[in-house]
Amino acid sequence: MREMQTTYDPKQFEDRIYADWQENGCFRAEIDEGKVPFSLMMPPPNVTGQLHMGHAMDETMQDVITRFKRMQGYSVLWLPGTDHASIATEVKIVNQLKEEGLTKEELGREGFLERAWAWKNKYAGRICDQLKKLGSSCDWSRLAFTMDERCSKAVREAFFRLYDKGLIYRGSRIINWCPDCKTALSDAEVEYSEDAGFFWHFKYPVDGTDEFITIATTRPETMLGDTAVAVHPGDARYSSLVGKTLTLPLVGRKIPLVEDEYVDPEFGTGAVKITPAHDPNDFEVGLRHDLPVIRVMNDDGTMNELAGEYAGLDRYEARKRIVSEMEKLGLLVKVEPHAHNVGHCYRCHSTVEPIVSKQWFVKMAPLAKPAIDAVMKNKTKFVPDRFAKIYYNWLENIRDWCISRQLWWGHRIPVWYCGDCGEVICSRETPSVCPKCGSAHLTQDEDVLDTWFSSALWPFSTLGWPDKTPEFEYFYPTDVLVTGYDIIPFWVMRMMFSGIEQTGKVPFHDVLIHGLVRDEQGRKMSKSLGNGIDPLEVIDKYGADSLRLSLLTGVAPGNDTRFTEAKVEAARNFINKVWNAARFVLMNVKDEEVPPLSEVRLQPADRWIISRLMATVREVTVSLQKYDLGIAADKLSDFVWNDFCDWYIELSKPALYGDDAEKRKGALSVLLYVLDNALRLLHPFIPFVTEEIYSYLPGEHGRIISAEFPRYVGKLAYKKEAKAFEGVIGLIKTVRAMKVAVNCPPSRKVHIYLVTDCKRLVSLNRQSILRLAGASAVEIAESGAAAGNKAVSQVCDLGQVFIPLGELVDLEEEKKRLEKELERVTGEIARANGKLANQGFISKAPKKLVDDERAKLEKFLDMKEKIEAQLKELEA
RNA sequence: GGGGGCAUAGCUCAGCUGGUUAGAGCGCACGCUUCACAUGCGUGAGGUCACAGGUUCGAGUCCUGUUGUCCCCACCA
Repeated sequence: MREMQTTYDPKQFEDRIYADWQENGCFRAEIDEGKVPFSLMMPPPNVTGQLHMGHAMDETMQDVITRFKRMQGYSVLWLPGTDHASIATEVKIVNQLKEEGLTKEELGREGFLERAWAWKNKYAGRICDQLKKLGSSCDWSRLAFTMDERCSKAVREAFFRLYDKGLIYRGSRIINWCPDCKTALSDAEVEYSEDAGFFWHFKYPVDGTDEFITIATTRPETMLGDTAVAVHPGDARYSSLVGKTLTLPLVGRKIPLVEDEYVDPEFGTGAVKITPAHDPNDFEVGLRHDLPVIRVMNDDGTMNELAGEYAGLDRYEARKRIVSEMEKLGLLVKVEPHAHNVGHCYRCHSTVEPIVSKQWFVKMAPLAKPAIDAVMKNKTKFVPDRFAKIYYNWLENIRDWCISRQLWWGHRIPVWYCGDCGEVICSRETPSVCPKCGSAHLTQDEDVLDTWFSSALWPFSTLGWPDKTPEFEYFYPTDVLVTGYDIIPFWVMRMMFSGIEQTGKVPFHDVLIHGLVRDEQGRKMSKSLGNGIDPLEVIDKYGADSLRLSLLTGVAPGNDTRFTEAKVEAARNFINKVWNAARFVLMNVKDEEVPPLSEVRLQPADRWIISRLMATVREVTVSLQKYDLGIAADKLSDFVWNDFCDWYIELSKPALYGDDAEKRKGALSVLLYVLDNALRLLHPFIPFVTEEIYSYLPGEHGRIISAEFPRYVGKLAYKKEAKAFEGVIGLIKTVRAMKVAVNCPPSRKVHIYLVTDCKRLVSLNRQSILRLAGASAVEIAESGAAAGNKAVSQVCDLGQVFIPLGELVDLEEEKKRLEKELERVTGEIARANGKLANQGFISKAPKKLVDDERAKLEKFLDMKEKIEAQLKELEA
């Protein structure tokens, strides 16, 4: 038999074991009609960089679920993949080019895409390597990428269908424009932050009078595009001027003064400049009053030719000049500091400009409704369910989705324009001639789709949809989606309505939402703060198992968690404990033939640990089914460390080292049985070390990854026996505490006198009691008198313990201890009495609770009596 | 303005559908070279479960309000 190394060293085996799993197809999902399918899709990490701690947690949770279900006998598909991350990747590559002194225009579309694919290949590979380091047991044979052939086909199909139904349209509307990325953004891609700015008050002259109207703006440069000034209807201050014309300063354009409900008369001057081309609200006002839309800014944030003499200037430079020009003209009334929310590009953080622009949109109202209903009707459930509210909140207030992006890296919009007749052609296949006029002068739309358009199809595009592939039929809809609450609006929601619309089914039944991994001080981990911790470095230092466990313990679904090295250390210590417990068992087994559990005569302690094991099997299974991974890990660690290591292993030593061969075999059998089960329970959480230890277990067996998850066996529950045995544990704890209380050194063995009804239990466990309690003898006595007239005593569940007072015993300490105990017991009696005196409790509470309370009261009354007697004894 | 989270031991957090004496890890105190493990073992100290009401026989748990704190959305130009 091979021997385990004395120290737990994950570096010795983690990579080796992963390679072995992979080579032997342990992750492969088979279409097996004899099994129940279980599937989940990995949220595809962006190919922009590497995995961070948030990914590590997300992947670990998925892997735990995957391994658990696989061991339970499901045919599990965990499908891995990466996302092309259109805008984010393009930004990275543009930056890379910049460093080389290049622009994407110089490179051209094709050249740029070549670079992009090279980038993708490099980073997707790196991400996969990281996933492997973590132990992710996903099916690599089905690795997907949002821009691979399968997914691209699905994108075209989905676009075509939506277009065909009239749910995709092209129109000029106000969108969020990033002047640095030079693309449109969806509403969800804009981040708002409170920035310090100014409020400039300008006077616009009213034609035919000497009067002025004062407006206030935070973006003076947009005044060049003003096509009206609006006031609230019936605002007395301006009623005489309504219908009059104003002259827009600097430009000289004649613009009307209109009335519109949108204006808040309480705010500012009650008069608002209206710039339909550069503000979403103004755009709406413009529509109502049929105002011209004059766009004065270029795509790169400079002013355009309609800005007159300001053309070509950067937006901020133009702002400066306009303000100073207005001041020169005496039209600047005042400047106030003004903090306001400014939108920023979620990728490059530049200030976005609301700009009117011709873009493609998805009509959301008809899609949102069924997506809301599906969750209402529980076809898809959020865990925890409070996130359903956030989901509803989004969908109920949703606006049409801008899906076109002025980028190159992504799915090109499958629309062609005929150069001759102007026909717009949307098609699954690339058309060669115009279906209307037969012209071959077709040009494809230059834009690409929002990255999330393809991500939205992920649960089925990866399975070959729209084709009815066997895997689509077998694995779709998926069972669970695991992701963070921060991308509910970006992704979860869009998968929901896309899945329902395209396949007629919800894409997943459960959505397990987790929180963010924060740093030690509770701050978000971010590049700008430099407080991010690289999961790989942690793995390098502590091993993947420790990292995984640390990311799961003490974490509740949906809640943020803090990452601390101390947690990783705690996890490492636990794994080390497991390692050593296994080593202990195996070093005792050596090459001995150990009988199976069924052939062994079980001792009380054996039944107790098996009972505890069964309770743990049940708790862990239930918790995992409810996705309470943190609780499952907690229960397991409690069982392994406290019950198995601290108690059972110690309890087994007398049998192991004694000369009763049958007892020794029995103990070995139980140790192996419990170890084997514990390893299998632990495997989803700490896959590497459990696989490694498993390989040392005697007998013929395969890998633990393919082993069966332990099942609850009713006849091994031994509830009564286990409860009785708790008395022995209580006795040992009592004796230990008594010794400490009277300053008796642990090494000094004491003679115990025990008044008890459980004589058989005591005699069966005599050796364990002696060993664990540090006693020289356990003597069953009729009364405390046997211990002599001066003895310390304590009541426990098994009876009353007496230890004769030796010279080492501190009498005062003992009195103090007894008095404290008396106080506690008196308190308990008062509490129980109070409860039992309550008629309501007696009549309405379940009978069992009332009985329990009575029993408790009796026990405490008995204890009180004995403590008082003991105190009297010591006084004497 | 709308929505949501959190508030439990010195620290980080668990506590499911209300029911034993409210738990864990870390930290702290005291004591241990006990032949798997000092990444360890034993014993202990430490909590009016934010505050005020309410429902109930019974509330950390349910309801209402208050305070503090964090997040998301909307946005007054």
